[in-house]
Amino acid sequence: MNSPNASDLEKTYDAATVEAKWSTDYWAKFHLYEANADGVLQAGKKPFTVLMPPPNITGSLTMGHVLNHTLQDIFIRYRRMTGYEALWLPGTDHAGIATQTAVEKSLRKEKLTRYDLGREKFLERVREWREDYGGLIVRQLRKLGVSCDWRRNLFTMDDRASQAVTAVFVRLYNDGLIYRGKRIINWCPVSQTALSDEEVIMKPQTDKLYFVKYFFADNENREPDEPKPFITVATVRPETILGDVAIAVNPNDERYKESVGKVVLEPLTGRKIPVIADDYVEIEFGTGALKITPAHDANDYQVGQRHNLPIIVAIDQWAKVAEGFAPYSGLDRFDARKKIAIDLEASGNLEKVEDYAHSVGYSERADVVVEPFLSEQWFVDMKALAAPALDAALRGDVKFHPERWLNTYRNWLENIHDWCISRQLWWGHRIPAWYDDAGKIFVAKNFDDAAKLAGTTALRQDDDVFDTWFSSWLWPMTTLGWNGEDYHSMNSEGNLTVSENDIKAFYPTSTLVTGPDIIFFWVARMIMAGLHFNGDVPFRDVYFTSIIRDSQGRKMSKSLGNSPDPLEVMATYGTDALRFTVIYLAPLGQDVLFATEKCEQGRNFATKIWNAARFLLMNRNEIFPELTDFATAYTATDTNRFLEPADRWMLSRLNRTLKLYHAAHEQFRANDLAKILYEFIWGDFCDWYVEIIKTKIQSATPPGEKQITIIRALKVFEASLQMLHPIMPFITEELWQSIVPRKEGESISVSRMPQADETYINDAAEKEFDFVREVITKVRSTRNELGVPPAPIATVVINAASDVVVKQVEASKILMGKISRATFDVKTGAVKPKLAASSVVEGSEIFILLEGLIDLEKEKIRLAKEQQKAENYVKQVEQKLSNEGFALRAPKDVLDGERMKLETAKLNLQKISASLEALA
RNA sequence: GGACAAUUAGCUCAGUUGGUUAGAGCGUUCGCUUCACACGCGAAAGGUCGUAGGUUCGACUCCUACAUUGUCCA
Repeated sequence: MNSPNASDLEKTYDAATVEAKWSTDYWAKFHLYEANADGVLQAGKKPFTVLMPPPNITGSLTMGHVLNHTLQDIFIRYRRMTGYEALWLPGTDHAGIATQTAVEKSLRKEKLTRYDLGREKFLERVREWREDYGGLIVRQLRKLGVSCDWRRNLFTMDDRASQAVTAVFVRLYNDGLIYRGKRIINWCPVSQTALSDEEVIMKPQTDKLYFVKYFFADNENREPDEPKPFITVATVRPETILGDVAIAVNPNDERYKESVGKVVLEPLTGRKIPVIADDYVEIEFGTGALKITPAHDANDYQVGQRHNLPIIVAIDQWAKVAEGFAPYSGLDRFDARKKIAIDLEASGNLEKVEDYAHSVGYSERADVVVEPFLSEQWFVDMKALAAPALDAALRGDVKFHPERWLNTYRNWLENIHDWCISRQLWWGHRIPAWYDDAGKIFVAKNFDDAAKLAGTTALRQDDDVFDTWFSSWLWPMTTLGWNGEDYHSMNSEGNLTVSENDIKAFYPTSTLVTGPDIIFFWVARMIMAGLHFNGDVPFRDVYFTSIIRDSQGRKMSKSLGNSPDPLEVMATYGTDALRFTVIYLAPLGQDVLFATEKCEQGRNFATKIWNAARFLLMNRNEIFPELTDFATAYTATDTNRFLEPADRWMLSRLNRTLKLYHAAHEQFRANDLAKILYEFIWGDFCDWYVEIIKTKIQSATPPGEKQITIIRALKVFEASLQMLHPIMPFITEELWQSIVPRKEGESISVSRMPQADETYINDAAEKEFDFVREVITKVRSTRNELGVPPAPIATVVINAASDVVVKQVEASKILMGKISRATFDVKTGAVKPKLAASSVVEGSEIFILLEGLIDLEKEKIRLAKEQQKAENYVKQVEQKLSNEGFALRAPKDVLDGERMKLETAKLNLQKISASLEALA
């Protein structure tokens, strides 16, 4: 492989070039992301499987996708690098309503409707449309760098997935878990289809509450001026009065005791309807009397069934007043409402109108008020499926991250309703049910089987298709080769052969990454299906992502224009920068406020890493003029030779970081990964270690030490790149390829992730070097605060608190001098020179001499401030220690710690005060 | 009405079993074109951790109530 030397590296990182070079296509060329059952079943590798939530074919990449897929990619790349057989299963979803709506919209431009084309031609158009636009999101995902096994790409309408849907329906029907029935369902008058409860979005709004008088029928016999008794009913939907069949009151309601059994007049057409008593009516609610409209309210329907009431359909499927209700027939429901209110007022039936705040159901896709509508639909009886799904989650067979979503899941399953799965659409899996002339139902996998069952071929297939989620809930199994009966596996050519290997090797899958908004739609139903059809949950962990909002906290939406196009962001800042930034901003389970400019952080980080690499490679080339010499040395050299305090510190920090890094992965703390690596790479490696090795490389050193120094630094850097690779795959691949020459097809993405080596984690070494760093910082900040120009070399005398300190400073003296532009002279009992600025670190005094540059007045002010700080701190610790209870009850190590703190703090204060006095 | 979450520096957020002089990024201020990097380097200022109680020797952290904001369910 080409191995750029330092001169090839531009001064700033050019993401576009690198991303094109190490694209998904390159990785695919060497089959790096393909996983096979053999790896698990034969080679004994542990499986790790991620199931991609199939994006909708009508969609294009959003920031939500970026977060979701970056997380999946992080998880899968990490496992791939830590020795798992890592399988990421991709696919797309046919999205019934959304796709049909999109195609109908494009037809409208040709002044056509789907009815003009007919079912077959229309479906042809949908397939063409999918050819043209359906692949967009997949191409965009590839740009993001996702490492899926694309051989296994599945579309929910592919044969295997379709067969599974049919088989599952037949099986559930034969098991008595699916039935067809006349029910009040949620009807979308725009999409002209039934919806499930989950597809209805409740929105709070204020409507009018109309108080309508229903006069008693026997009033006709009264004198004209005699007041006529009536019952008042409150309703927000006066247009449904046309469908009223009764007035219901609670049997225990004293106010209406006399009225039950009497007859009232429906106020618009004068139909006679009974007053009935039913427990369902709440006495306290409204007027305590309820109009009963069985065709237009689910609860009223139940009441109607109980009392054998007729059903009058007043609103049709277009949400218009039905035929036979002149003068209202044909009016839209909301226009009818207005007209009816006026007419009720005129006829003296309207008592009053009040504002009424409530929630109204809207259809998810079309965003119109859903109409409760009486029709024949197919339902899944969910109770039997829900119980095991709930148990599994409560037992911990599936774990949610964050855990609190378990409440939401539980609440839904404990109050489960039957699932309406039929949709009056054309695009989708057609329901495999046939009817004979008598209307008898025959459910079978195909027409021939149905005909056999029926004993006739005079059958008509159900016109409807399934809810898209009725195929999505099988996704964990269909992606692994299930067609509803047999299992298939991927052979070496990427084709399917009959074999249960894939499902054996990779089911249950490992981690599902998805949004909490589809817990009901998808997550819960997949768990049900997995348990019912495959005897185990479909995944072990579910990671619920954050919701991406704009910088003002608003949801991103096309109409607000506040959702940035991720591809533009990638073009501007780089894909790695976007990935890093999104992960850095997204703590587990918390919403993310995103603004495009925030990607500067990711871009700057990429450039920083890039420049660190430039530095390292420049020096590598200088120290090893022949790359082959370097390559040999890089693998053969023992980098534990010539270890100085700074190196021990670095190696300890590296291994500590590795430990934190792996722990963060185990705990699904992706956000921490970004923070840990940012801090280590920028804060420790670039800010300190690179500066340190400069001094070594530039100084005269024992033979071989320069070589070891650069190799050691490159090894630390390589480990950093490997840790970072799951988050930033492109830049890490490019630089990893540059460190040493790699073979064709080698990739960081399949390199072995370093593990923490505990023997390098060394508290003492870190503490020792922290002292050195603190001294350097103190020298810098003192100079800064005194306004001393940075150029002159200062002389620093350290009055060491102990011989140990003398040794420690001596060991790092050269680098301290280079980094802080000073020369260091350290001993115990050093006295403060005249005209020096002074400071204290851990009880050791630091005197900074800058002939003629120290302003004594400034120094006095600065020292006074330091003194104040030190005093406050001493007081604080003293107070803690003087608390009797503390001494009595605090653990010994805490107590000792506080005593040590006080001792040092007092020493520091004493020395600062002495210096200040000396100036006075 | 019920459930859950959030409230820490000007802004966005870390703070993992209670003991750190409460941290980071952006922004602000000061100094620096130092031979990897101005998409940078060095330094500084900035917080009574939403409010009120409680538990504890000790609370940003645990408990209770309240307030504000958001999400889901009814």
